[in-house]
Amino acid sequence: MDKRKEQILKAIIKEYILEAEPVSSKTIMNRYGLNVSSATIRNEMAALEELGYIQQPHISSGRVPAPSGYRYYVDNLMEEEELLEEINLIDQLTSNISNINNYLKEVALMLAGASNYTVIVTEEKRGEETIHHLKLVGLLEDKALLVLVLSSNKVKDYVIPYLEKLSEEELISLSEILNQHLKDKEIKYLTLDLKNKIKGIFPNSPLLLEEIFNLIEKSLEEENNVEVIVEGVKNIFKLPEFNEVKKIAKFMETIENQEIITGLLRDAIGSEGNKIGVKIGEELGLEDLKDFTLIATNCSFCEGLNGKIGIIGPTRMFYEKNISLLEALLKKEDEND
Amino acid sequence: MDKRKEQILKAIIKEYILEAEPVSSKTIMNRYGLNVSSATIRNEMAALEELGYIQQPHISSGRVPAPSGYRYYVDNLMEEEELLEEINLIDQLTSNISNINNYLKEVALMLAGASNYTVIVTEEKRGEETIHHLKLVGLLEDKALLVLVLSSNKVKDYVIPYLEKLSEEELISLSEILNQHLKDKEIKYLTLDLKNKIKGIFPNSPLLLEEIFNLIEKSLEEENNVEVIVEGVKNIFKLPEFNEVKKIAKFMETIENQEIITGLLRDAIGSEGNKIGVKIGEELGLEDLKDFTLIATNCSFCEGLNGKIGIIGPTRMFYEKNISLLEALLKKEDEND
DNA sequence: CATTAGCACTCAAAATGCCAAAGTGCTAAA
DNA sequence: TTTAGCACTTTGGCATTTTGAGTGCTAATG
Repeated sequence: MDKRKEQILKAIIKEYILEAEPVSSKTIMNRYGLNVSSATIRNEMAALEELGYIQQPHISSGRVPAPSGYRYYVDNLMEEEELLEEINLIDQLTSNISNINNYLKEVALMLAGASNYTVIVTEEKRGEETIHHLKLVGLLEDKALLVLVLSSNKVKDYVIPYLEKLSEEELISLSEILNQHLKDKEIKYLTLDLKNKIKGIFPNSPLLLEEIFNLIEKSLEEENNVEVIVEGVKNIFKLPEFNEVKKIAKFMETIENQEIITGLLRDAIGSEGNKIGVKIGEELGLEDLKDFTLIATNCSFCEGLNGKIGIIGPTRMFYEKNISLLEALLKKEDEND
Repeated sequence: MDKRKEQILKAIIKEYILEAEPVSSKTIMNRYGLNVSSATIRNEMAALEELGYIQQPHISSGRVPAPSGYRYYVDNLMEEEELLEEINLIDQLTSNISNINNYLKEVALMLAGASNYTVIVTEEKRGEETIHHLKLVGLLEDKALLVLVLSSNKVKDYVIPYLEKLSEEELISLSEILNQHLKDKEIKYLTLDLKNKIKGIFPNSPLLLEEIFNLIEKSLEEENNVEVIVEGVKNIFKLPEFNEVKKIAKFMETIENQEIITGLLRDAIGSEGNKIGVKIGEELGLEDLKDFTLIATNCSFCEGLNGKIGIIGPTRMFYEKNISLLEALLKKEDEND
């Protein structure tokens, strides 16, 4: 790979990313100031094809980047991109985290808008979640609200009917008793013994307590599952390569499968920790995604809230911009630590 | 419109809803036991076309229902449909409302699954929301959680930094003071005077109080906006009439516009209150939705939570089934009152 | 010896023509 | 009033032709 070959490969990839059409030798001569004739470029293109970096859809057509061409581009040819506007957006978002439950979703929405591709996020399974605080609030004559603050700072709430009527004072004392016994305990310690003990302390409300135990177990179990967020699916509709409903349906089918998403993000980020992973086409290991690229990284802004976040688009993707986007996010994260 | 014309119109519409292809006189003769020849059916079809109920895509093709044909069908020819499975689903869902924040979303998901079309829901602007209960919870050394229970039963929560350090006891007493002064007050009563009064009572935490006031105002303002939920968009991909990416993109564009959604639901339900509205094609008043039908109704299961809910699909829609679905929902609602 | 002009060649996509199948309308007979 | 039968129309599929973009190769050039 001499200098000129690299220039031509870079030109082909840049042009193809922009236009989504096979690139001809003439186009490169006209638009990328190489100061050689189209014939020379053709010779170089033949060599690049020999090396496996580009392909011809058919014998008399222009060239298209091959998977290994994109890989070479990302590893060796790509330049950093400055993103002023987008960094502004990230700053705004991260300096103003008020509702933790929605935070990752907001980040996903912002990135989907900024990238114009699809953004996938998983929220980490965070081992054994516990109840950090519990409170019963009387709502109306026949209903109360159970508020659970979990160890991850998330808040969950459930409306429960008064299975047995309680006064406001009784509610408060019940809250206190529950807090005493359940605070910071992992779910496995919510044993039948403990339940019975609490029922013994508060013998007038066995049904209500049963319901509360159920909801606590439900909520902790829920939280020990990975949550998946997908935003900006419709962005890919505008791309010329998705000109068939079938392709769109297939993509949406894939992207809705939570196990696939978590697997993709895990593999793309790998064990490298705080770096940005780029998986191109077949590197993703899924036939249905062979024409997609995933750019992904870990993400952990506030304590107790860790996730993986990725931008997925066609292999013909604006690599510089999207890598820079995630880099900006990572940088912000470092600052906040 | 004599009896036989009605039979034939009904047959054409039923057949077209099933097959999405122009219906020929021969098909009707074979599949709908009318005991007349195809020639006779052809004569009747010519008459129905004269009346504007059906159309020919081209001169030698079968017939397709015209908008007024669907209208006549819905008003005069349609039969009720029994839905055993689906009613089961509705029962399950409505008898087990635990998380109010997500309730309407769950209903939407269920209906999207049952109908195989797209479901749109708006949550009603509910006039002046108030704080029903407020609580500050210490989380970690430098952060607290503000939990707001609103008059609509919704729970909102925000993480706030300790702008001034507070002990656990101070937090509790601050919660109490705020509750005393803010409980059941509309946002307009959260005046500068009141704010200063509270700051006077708790002079050590002016910054923290300012932040709390901001969040209360933000959350009440948010709640006075209409929330829009859309589920099951991808269902329409499978329909043969959406065989072009353009059509899908246009539909998604329309369906993402919250103002359009609220307008559609408002107009479809009209002022009739507890009835089911059906708007067919051009009746929706939007060029982009001229090939869609919206079936909609009001929805108010639990106190403080009102919404409008609609099923949107192609004009070639299973009218009976979807109307029955919403009727089942309404019936359940009556029982719960 | 690298570069390039020029030309023959290839292939995809668009345009054209043709034919069968599906379906209608109309006429004349039952 | 109904219907059998037939002429007529249109669509959609298929094969064929045309066009144009783009290449590879050869021979000439500095």
